[in-house]
Amino acid sequence: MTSYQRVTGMRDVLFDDQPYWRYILEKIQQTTDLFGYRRLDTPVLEQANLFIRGVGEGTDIVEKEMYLFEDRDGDYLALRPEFTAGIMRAYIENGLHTLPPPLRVWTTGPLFRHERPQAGRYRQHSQFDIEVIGEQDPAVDVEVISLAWHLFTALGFFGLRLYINSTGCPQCKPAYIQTLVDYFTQFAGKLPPDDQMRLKKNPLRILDSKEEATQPLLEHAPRITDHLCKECETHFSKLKSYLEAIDRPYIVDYRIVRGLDYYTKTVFEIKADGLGSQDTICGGGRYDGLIEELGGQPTPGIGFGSGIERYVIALRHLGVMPPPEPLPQVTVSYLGEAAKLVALKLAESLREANIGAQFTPGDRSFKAQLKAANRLNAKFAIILGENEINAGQALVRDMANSEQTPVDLTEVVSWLTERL
RNA sequence: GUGGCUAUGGCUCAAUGGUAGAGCACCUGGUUGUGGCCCAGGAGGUUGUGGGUUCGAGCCCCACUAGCCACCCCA
Repeated sequence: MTSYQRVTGMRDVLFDDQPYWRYILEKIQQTTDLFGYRRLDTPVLEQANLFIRGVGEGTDIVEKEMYLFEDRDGDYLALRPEFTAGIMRAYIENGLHTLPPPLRVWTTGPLFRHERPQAGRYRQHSQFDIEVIGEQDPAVDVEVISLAWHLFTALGFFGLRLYINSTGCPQCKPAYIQTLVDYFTQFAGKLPPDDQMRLKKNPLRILDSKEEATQPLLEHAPRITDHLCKECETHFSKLKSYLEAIDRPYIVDYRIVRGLDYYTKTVFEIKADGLGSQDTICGGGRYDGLIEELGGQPTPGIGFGSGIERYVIALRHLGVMPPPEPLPQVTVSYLGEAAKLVALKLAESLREANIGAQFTPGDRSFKAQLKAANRLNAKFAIILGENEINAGQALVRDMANSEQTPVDLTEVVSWLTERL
């Protein structure tokens, strides 16, 4: 065995996966262009306090999942576990509030969370992320969901489900949590240990519980949608009517409780098949208090993160094939040192003419070199031996029908251009 | 952080406690300079690591590490 191996939860993206990544990135670009979102990239490293403050001290991400370290200057840094806090930092730091609102941005790149890996979950993963900053109209909530849906449709997804909920706001959420605690406290004896913990630590999580004993209790548990304040109630009902206006089917799921502290009002998830138990490919919501929390002016915002590794898994499951990678259609083979020099030069000329060409190195037999052409699935193999060099020609072999045509060296580029 | 399963050539996997194998991939030959199919040959392993039991361990036991799956939680 090799002495070095991947760090736990990290993956190599090998050739079979790359066509998916290329395809996905291309569709992301097209979709964000279509909706008028602009790319904004932030560093992988931020001050750890940004996330502690932004994501929330009690969250799992901050409490037990962040990659933290002190750098050589003694600064306390974190590998970003999510995008939103960094983008809000960039928004504030670069004075982006001076741009005409709402600001629509997207980004992509690696995120890091020290979790236990499993299907569809890695310690380094990539997300496609969208943020709309500076607008509280539920119409942008719908726009963001629509953008996600558009992308998934363009990628060839089917069978996706959209779940929405409202998580309230600082006006109504605390009272609801109290109602919930009161409700479950009367059944505290019936709750499994995990849910007793949740009741104390994070009561909203009970809604999400998969414990069997808890399920019957959940049916009559108070729902946040019955306890929203006027403003949140209006926002949620408009969200639903706007979704209906664009014919986007949704499921109201009062159990959606997102794990980050900053969410207010709208939260949503999109789920796909084929992913095992980690089946959410897109999750997000509104964070109207976050920018102020991070030191900016009170500014509403909404966004989502969407796991690209999960796209690849789910697309495979659905049988969606990405376009194959474009490979060189020509190989250049030679026999003998004199021919090698000519071959090197010819391969160079072909590429200069924008014809994909691969030199077959190693002074191997023509047999081996043509084998390489075959493996590459090349359309043409150019053969340069002593005879060809003496005649100032190249032998161009059509790999499909094995026909070989002598072509003057000076004509090879134009000959191929006509036929590719 | 918890639990279950797993770990043998590059990959996928065999091997009643008794000489580590196959398929695929790779290289060479079968053609003085010609791919795919076929045939022949070759290279590639201290069986994840460290201990233990045994005359003898890939196989049994323990620990560690890693992977997979699930919980927690999330994308």
